[in-house]
This record gives sequence, structure tokens and C-alpha cells, in this order.
Amino acid sequence: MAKIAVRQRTSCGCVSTVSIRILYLRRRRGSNRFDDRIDGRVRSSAMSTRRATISDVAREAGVSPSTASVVFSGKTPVSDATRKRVLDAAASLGYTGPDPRAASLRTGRSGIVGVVFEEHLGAAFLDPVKTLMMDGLTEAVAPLGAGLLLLRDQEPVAGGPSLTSAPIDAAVLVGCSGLLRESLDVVRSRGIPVVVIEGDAGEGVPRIGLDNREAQRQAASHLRSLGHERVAIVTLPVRTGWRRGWIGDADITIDVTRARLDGARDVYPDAVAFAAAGSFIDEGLAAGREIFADPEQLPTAVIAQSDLLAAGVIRAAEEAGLRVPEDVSVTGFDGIVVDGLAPYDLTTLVQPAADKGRAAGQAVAAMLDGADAASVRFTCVFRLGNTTGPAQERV
Amino acid sequence: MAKIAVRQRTSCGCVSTVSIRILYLRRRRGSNRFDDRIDGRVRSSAMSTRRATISDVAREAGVSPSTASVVFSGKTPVSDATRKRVLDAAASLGYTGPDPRAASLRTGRSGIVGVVFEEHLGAAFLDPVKTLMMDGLTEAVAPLGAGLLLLRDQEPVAGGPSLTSAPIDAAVLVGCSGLLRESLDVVRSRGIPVVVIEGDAGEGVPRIGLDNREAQRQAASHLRSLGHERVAIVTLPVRTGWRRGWIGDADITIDVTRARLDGARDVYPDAVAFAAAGSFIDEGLAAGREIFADPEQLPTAVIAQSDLLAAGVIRAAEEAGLRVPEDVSVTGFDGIVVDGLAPYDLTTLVQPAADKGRAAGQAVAAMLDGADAASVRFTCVFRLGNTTGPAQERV
DNA sequence: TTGTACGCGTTATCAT
DNA sequence: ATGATAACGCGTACAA
Repeated sequence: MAKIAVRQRTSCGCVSTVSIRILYLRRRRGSNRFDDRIDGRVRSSAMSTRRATISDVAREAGVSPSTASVVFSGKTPVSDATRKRVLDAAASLGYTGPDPRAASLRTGRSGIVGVVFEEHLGAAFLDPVKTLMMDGLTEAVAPLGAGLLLLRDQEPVAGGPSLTSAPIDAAVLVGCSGLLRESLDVVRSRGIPVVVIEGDAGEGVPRIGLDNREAQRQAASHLRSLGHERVAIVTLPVRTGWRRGWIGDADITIDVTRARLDGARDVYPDAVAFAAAGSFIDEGLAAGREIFADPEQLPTAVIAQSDLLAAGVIRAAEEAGLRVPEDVSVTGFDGIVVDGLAPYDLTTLVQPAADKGRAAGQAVAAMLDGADAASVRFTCVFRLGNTTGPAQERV
Repeated sequence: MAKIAVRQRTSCGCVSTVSIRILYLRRRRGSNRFDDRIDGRVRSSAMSTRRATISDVAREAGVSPSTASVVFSGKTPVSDATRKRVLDAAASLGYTGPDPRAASLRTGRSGIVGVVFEEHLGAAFLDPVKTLMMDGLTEAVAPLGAGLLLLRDQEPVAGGPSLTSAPIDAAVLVGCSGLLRESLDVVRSRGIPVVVIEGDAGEGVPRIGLDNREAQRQAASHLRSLGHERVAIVTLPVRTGWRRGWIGDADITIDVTRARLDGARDVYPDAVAFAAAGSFIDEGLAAGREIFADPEQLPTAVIAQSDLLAAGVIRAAEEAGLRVPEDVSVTGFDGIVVDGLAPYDLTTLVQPAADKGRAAGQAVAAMLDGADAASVRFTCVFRLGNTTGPAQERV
């Protein structure tokens, strides 16, 4: 662990910032905003503790508030002389432009697109697929001039922004769990455009997704063609907050998990399935240990629902003294580059993660533009690596 | 490239969403908001095209707006009977809670913390160090109940949120380029708390940083102790928008780059330096090719300012037929896991990236709480890998 | 080109 | 526990 050296600063700006805020609050209660004025003009910018508003600027410049407003928004031509007067007044008053909150209330737009994750936000940053998706999303909303607000699908901490309480112009849902549904209704009832990535948010919400089932079926078929009979599946979480463990067919609330599982079961209806608690190498490792625990019941192949899980499974196989792919074949899903997996080159399904984000962004842009947005379904591409091989007869 | 299958939806909710918005806009211009009412009461929730406000709800429930407000905010006790009446009224009117914009204007808080990057936002997601930092930041801001708004340090696209136009309660700057400075003044003059990670935003702005110079000096000393004399340096970008190339000592506007370069120069004052355009393996590769281009001028060691750059340099060395570390030693910086680098284990400086984010979040929390926030300086830890070795006499 | 007037939807304060 | 009142700071239709 790194040591921490805290360097105490002699208090300077921070402290003054604080005191300014206190003064400000004090002013707000009971004080008349016109206290500062003498016959309609601001006494002195330096003496005012309250932050200047556009009206103050207008007054100081000797123009009307609307004119001052227009100078800042540029929505209407203003004579150069007037503009200069306003700008000068603003500078002398320390006015730094319209208050975003007020402007937002007035225009009804905030320039913010909410991105809602169903997991711990940190996890979103640690998942390569989500990272790529965010990359694409960022790119697609940039021309919109919108910023991305990271939100989590959960009961809001007091006062914090939830999907329902954040000033967003549109929302992109990543996955779509149950908890979200109610918030979603709220948002949609507000007329805020919503797009969902990898999930189902009901009728009327454009979806960006993959051919998960078909894709996973390809991997399974590949294994089948190699002669594998006894196959185990390692799935993504089956619901939020799930802890890892063997699962039956029931109670899967996460669409991706369900779809990929279905795809595998299309080929191997009876394959056992172990659900991980997240898409991490460690989770794959834990799952692999379970799967390879009983030497009498070893599968000849493992279908993992993500590359990271697959990487973990491979490690578990090595631990168990199994060679990949000689003793056990392993397939992944995602097509990301997995660190430290060399010399293995995962047999997997490559998904266009960045494209998903881009598509979501474009859908949002279209909807904000008043247009209709269609759902998009991307296709995964099967990529043959060296982690799958012919099934071996067990001695 | 993956194929794209677009599935046209029969228009449903999207379309209705759009038409609702159009009606709404139509209503706003010139129409009187009381049109819907007959002697002071709302005629019918179903017939109203305008979105219900808290006043509508109050009226419907037969209470005052303030009481209705209190029901939603919970700031004051309300009798159960009243609460129920209000909630029922809200339900019947389709009122889904206070408008965030209006609430924000009134309270002066939005529950949003802006995170400002000086690079393309996508790059932030692709940089492991930033990713980890965001992870820590997210964690630290969570108890605050705040969301993170991703912002870019650039001239705003029209209407988009910039540091100055976004409704943020606080801002975290990642790096601190020149462009940012003016926006920063604006923000600070608004009394919004600001924290800087890896950068200098002037007096009064708490900084979260590393002992970059000292750390880099450790790596250089390590090389010196191994007998290396001819050393080349691969630096991070020296300014935003910079294209790669050899650099002198001048014109470095990015603090991290400067500090690490100084650290290296403390030991090797005359080492040549090549600046990359970003922290990517490919950039390191390009830099490495330049550095290894002249067989007569080969360095025996390369100090890279990031692990990704180092990884690229190693690849370039391999390309040039140089063995690492026999022919050339390479050091990195960051201590992240670099994909596909096996069997190499980078000699590097491990920085507590997540801790940096956490510290920033805590500083923000403190400042929002009206307290003072101190600057924090983390210490990097030298980690010996297998990419450095004794200097070899060139034949 | 500039000014007037008003409302955006909410919440803090204070009195009852 | 509830209500009346007054901002919060701005944008814009319309008139001049």
C-alpha cells in the first residue's frame, strides 16, 4: 500500500470560499435583494455579497434584462455598443454568465444525458465491455453537446440524483433490472427519451442489443462439432445482488444472461450452469474451481458467458491440472483482449461493444430531435482461438 | 466488422412520446395555464395535455402547494391523512414528483459533481489509470448521494454543458490545462468547490497528486545503479493536442509530464526525450521505433512515463531485434496490468490510482460540507520487474 | 434593436 | 400540522 503524505495547506481560497457561501446564505434569509441599491443602481460591486444576476448586470449597463440576456445567449442581434456595455458591466460585477439552473428551468433543457447502470458504478469502469460502450456513447452524444451523467439503478441516497430526480434530457439504460422499472415509468411519463442497451424496458423504448442467443448457440454448436458431450456453463449474474452458485432454469431476471444461457441450452439442453456474481476473472476462477471440483464429473468443455469469466475458468483448469484445450475446451463471449491470458487465444464471440454505445447515442440524438428511433440489434462474430479442441475420451 | 441488423419497430411509444412533446410545446406558447380549469379545479387529468405541477396536485388534494411540496420532500412532518390525499391526487394527475430543474433552482443544489477531463472523453475510459481513478471517485462520492457528470475541457458545443454551464455542485478537474483556467475562474467565482487531480489550478484549489518527480527519479536511479549511461525518455503528451516528436526542455504545459521528466533528468540530465501523443501502447511503439531507428545511437535503457508506453517500447525493441532486458532495459510508470505483455513483468512505479479518486471525492465532500479540504500527495512504490537489467557493453 | 411583463415549478420562511 | 407569500434567475413573446 502506498503511503500517504498529507500536506497541510495554509488556508487560503478554500476558507474564503466557505465564508462567501455563509455570507450568501445569510443574505438569502429575510434580506431584501434591493438593499444594495440606492435609487435603482447598484451601489458597488465590491460591496455586494450576493451574487450578481443578469438583472443586476442589465441595470449596471443601463439596459433591460432581456437585452442583457440576449447578449449572453446570442439568440438575437445586439448592437456592438450595447454588447460592450453589458459585458463591461458583467465584468465589473463579477457576473460570469447565466445560472445554469435557472436557464435550465426556463428552457427545459439541461444538456445532460443520464447513463444508468444496474451495478456499482465502479464496476462499470472496470468492465472492458462497458468501457468500450461508454466510449462509443460519448462519441455519439458529443455532437449533441450533451454531457453524460453517471447514474446508478438503486434507491437514491437522500438528496442524490436518481433517474427520477436528475435534470436529464434523456436517459440511456444499461441493462434493465426490476428496480428500474418504476423509475423508468416516471421518466417516460415526463416525456424524456429513453433508450436501453442490453435489456427490455417495455414497449416503446428503443433497444440496442445483440443476437446473444444465436451467437452463444454458435459457440455451443462449435463445441458439439468437436464432439463434446459433457458441457458446463458459467453464466453472468442472474439478478442484481446475486451471489455465485449453481442455478436451475428459474429465476433469471437479467436478459443477457437468459439469452446466452438459452443459446447454449439450444445445443446442450442438460448442461449444468454455474452463475457468477459478476464478469470478472476471479469469478470465473471460482466458478471453474466448482466445476472442476469433482474428478468423476469433469466436463470436457466449458461455455463461459464472458471472456473474463473464461479466463478465470482457464486458470481454474490449470490449477486442476487440466490442459486447455486438450483436456477441456473453453469458450468466452465479448471478444475483448484479456490481460495475461497468453499464450491462450480465446475462442469467443466478438461483440461490437463500442457500436452499441454509438447506436444508443444516436438513438437519443434522434429522439431529442423529435424523430423516432428504431431498435438496433447487432450481430456477434464467432472467432476461433486455441482454447477449443476435439473432445477427448476420458480414461 | 459486425453486421448490423436493424429491426424496424412498428411505431408505438416513441411516436406517442413525440406527439406528447409537440402538444406540450404548442401549449406553452400563448396558452394560458388555467385553460384546463373550471372554477379553480382541474377538469380532468386525462384531458390535460400540460404536465401537472405540484400546484395542480395541491389544488386537487385541497391543500396548499407548500404542504404538497413537503409531502414529497419529507422535510416537515405531515399528517397521514393529508399525505394520502396529496399522494392520491398526484397519482390521479400523473404527477411523478418535483421537477428537478425547478427544485434545483430553488435549493441551489443539483446533486451533481462534474468531472472534467482534458482529453477526449472516450480516452478517459480507455486509460486504465483514469478508469481506476474514476472507480475511487465514484466510491467516495456515493455517500454524498451525488452523480458524476462527465465533462470535457474544451470550448462547449452550442448548448452543451461546459464547466461553466452545467448545473454542478462541485467540480473535479483531471489534469489542468490552460484552456480550463478561465472556466475555472468562473466556477470558483460561483462559490463552487473545486479539486484538482494531477494538476495545478492555482492557490486555494486543493490538489490530489503524486510524488511524480521523486518516483521517476527512483526508476532512473535504479537504471543508473545497473550501469546504464545512455538513456532515452518517452514522455506523456507535453500539451493538449500535441503530436508526437522529440522535445527539448521547453514548452511542457502538462504538470505530470514535466514532473516525471524532471525526475528522470535529475539522474540523466542529458537524456533525449520523445513525447508521445497519449498514453497508449501504439504511441509507445511509435516512440520506440524512433528511438531504436539509428543503430549507431541505441540507448541501453528507456524510461517511459507510463506502463502502456513502456509496453509499446518493448514491442518496438523486439521489432528492432533487441532483447529486453539484455540489450535494452525499459521502465514504466503506473503499475497497471498491461495486456499481452507476458512474459514481461514491467519494472515500474505503482501509483495508487483509485486512492487518488477517492481522495478527490472526499475533498469534494468536505468542501460541500462547508469544511476546508487539504491537498493530498500520494507516494508511488517502486516495483522491480524483469524488464530492467545490467547495462551491456555494446560491441 | 430594445424594453415590458410574465411565467417556468419549486421551496424556505414565517405566521397561524 | 398547515397555509400564505415571496423569491430563485432567467428567457421570450410581444409591443414599441
